[in-house]
Amino acid sequence: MRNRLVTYSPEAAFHALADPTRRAVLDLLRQGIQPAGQIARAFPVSRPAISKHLRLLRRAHLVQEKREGRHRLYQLNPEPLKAVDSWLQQYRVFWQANLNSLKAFVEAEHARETGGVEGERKDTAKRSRPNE
Amino acid sequence: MRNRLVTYSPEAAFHALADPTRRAVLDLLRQGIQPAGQIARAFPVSRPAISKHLRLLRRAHLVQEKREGRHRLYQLNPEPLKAVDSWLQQYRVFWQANLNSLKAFVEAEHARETGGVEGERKDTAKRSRPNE
DNA sequence: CCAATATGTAACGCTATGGTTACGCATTAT
DNA sequence: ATAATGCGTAACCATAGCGTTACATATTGG
Repeated sequence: MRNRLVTYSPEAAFHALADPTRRAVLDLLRQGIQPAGQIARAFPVSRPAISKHLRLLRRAHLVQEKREGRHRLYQLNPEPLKAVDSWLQQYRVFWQANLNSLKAFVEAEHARETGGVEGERKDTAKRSRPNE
Repeated sequence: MRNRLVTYSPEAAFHALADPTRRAVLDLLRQGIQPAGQIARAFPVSRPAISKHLRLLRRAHLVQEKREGRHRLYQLNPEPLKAVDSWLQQYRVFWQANLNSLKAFVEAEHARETGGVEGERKDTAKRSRPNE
């Protein structure tokens, strides 16, 4: 049952990607298959810590383990990321709309302010509180 | 510095998206701007719980709050998702390559297992342990 | 067979999370 | 004014996470 075309739910993937170290591990694996120890050495945390991240990534099917001698080689498996991608898909239309409407807005703003500086206000305007 | 074309780091977004309720809130907001209470009523958890999720989403800039009378209207802001999208971008090539190289890899694997060459046994191989 | 190497797991400890209830504060309705 | 409505925050709780230090297990080298 190798390449079964399973469709992963985004749940596990989103959860796995929440940790920056895990994302970095995946980024590292984009360079190619690597043994656990080598992966661990690339990070400032202990090996067991990486081992646990790898376990989680394994369970999320984001990496695949292959044993070779006393080594455990880890390979990236991008499949689950497709689920993330398709979740995101529903939002692309929004930031595209944004590029338009926002662009229009910005241009209008600019026109309005031509002489002015723009620096500030307008929108966010209100509060002194940053975001919150 | 209003609509500064800031580029959000994926950090906050990935963190915010890790929770299924928060993703659902965003999904809900795709339908349009809504007051906090109405959002809360769409979920099985208490209103304060949603209030906290909204605060987090706000800080991640994934939603924008607008006060109107005694209501707090929430609007989706897809911008930070672009950071997620571009992180993902680096992986797209993999799941495309996958259709090819992975297939090759899998086939090679299969061949290796059937013909069973190579001295090592791998055997033990594939484990009885499901994924783990 | 024994030491060294490569890893995963168990047991802890501390902080972060997500949920709950109680409460405080505007805004709107009577 | 007073009550009702809409929300956010504080204070708590229980659990999930992530890191650390032993420790157990499998593989390779002498």
